[in-house]
Amino acid sequence: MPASKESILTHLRRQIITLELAPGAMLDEAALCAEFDISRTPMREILRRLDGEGFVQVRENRGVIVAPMDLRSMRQFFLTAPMIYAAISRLAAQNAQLEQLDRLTEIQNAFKNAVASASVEQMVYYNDQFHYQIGEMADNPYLQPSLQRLLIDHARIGQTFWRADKQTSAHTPDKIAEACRHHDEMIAAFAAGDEELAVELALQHWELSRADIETYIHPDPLALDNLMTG
Amino acid sequence: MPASKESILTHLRRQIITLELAPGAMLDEAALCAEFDISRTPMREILRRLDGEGFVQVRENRGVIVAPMDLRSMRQFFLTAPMIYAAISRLAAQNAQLEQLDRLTEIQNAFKNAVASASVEQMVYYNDQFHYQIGEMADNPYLQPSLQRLLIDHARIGQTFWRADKQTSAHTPDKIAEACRHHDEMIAAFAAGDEELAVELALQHWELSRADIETYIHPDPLALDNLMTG
DNA sequence: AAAATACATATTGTATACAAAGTAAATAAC
DNA sequence: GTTATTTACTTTGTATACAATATGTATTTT
Repeated sequence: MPASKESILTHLRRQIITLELAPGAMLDEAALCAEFDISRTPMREILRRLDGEGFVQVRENRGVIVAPMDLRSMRQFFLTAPMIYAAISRLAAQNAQLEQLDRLTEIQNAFKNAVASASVEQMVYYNDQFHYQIGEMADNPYLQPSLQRLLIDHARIGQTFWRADKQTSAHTPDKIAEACRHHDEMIAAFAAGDEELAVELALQHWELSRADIETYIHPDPLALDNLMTG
Repeated sequence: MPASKESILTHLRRQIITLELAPGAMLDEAALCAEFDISRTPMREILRRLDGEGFVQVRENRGVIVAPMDLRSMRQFFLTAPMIYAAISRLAAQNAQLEQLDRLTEIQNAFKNAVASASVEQMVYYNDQFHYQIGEMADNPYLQPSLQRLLIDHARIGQTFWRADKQTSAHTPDKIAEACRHHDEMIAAFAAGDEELAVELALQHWELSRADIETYIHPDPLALDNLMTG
């Protein structure tokens, strides 16, 4: 039985977000067709759709690759993310529908389960879903595509945040708890329609993530003098 | 001889931007294939690409329509445009390459020709191209998709700005001249790398357009009392 | 006469065969 | 031995036939 197009899209998006498919990796059309038991035509449509969403790049006559992550765009990422996150958060507070808030709570529960079971992949996935849903609530067709692209790279760049890695983040559990608390407070702010609080929380949440990424990219320098004198 | 995919994309984008294809209009796949002398497979890829860019909507099993313009998203348009335009303008001033500035000047010349020959369609098209090129200069993969969507609707909503229509805009020629001057000043600001000026100009330019659209949507009320007493 | 169902038709989605372009390997030239 | 050029092969793009889904019309039922 062939997989549905929607399920294939979801599957590939998840694989890219969680780095199961590495940035820049080549996607073999034929292999994917075999894997999901569909023919080339619909698979090509799926890949082009993923291109439109920013997950992959389709290069004329030269195959499809997972969207690469170059350092040049990294700078733009840090410039852009807080602006868009704040704007989306404000709009979500303005426009949130009860039904959408229920869905957000659902996702947050799934996220908490992921934290409880220490599954990094699930944390990455449900955190992404959480912020994607906030985008849905903001209901702004002009900002949504930018948010989506930011979330793709945020999930990939921020991967280390969720990993309890001795070298880089001994204090990770604390941070995850704090991020989780932010989520809860955000839900409350949206429900209350408190725009200013929603923006404030979005920026705090961003700062938590930003600081972690920065430590990873630019760690404390080694104690060279010890090496020299030792 | 079949048309190239790229030329078909450009053609359809232009038709949608200039309202030659009305918002919500159904696109007949077979008719388009015949018109451009290509088969359904590549035409479907073109339509899905246009969907990804926000020009059309592909509805599962129910055909393709030109992206509709509903009043609900109009509000979001007015909220979002100044923020994105300002941000893009700042980044363009930061990152503009000489080659890109030359291209921008070229487009501006084409725009001036359109103004001189009073061709509304060409004004709409080259004005759109002008702002699209600023997006290229900003070189921010996260903001570009939002800018593109804003530009699509801005071109369509702002159509009246370029039309010298007695009823709504007796002073249109002045405004067009002012918009044109803004463009020139923007080019200078980008070339000089003057971020603050670039932002300032972007906001002025937006305000000019915004005020015009508003007058059109919400014109001066009729002098009812005259009618009553006359 | 109005509503509902069933059928016919048109349109959209998928599979597959063929064409074109790119890639890599082997041979030829320098 | 290195670089060019040719050739085989792999991958991507396009055309077309077929399947599935939706739409509109006619017929039946109430």
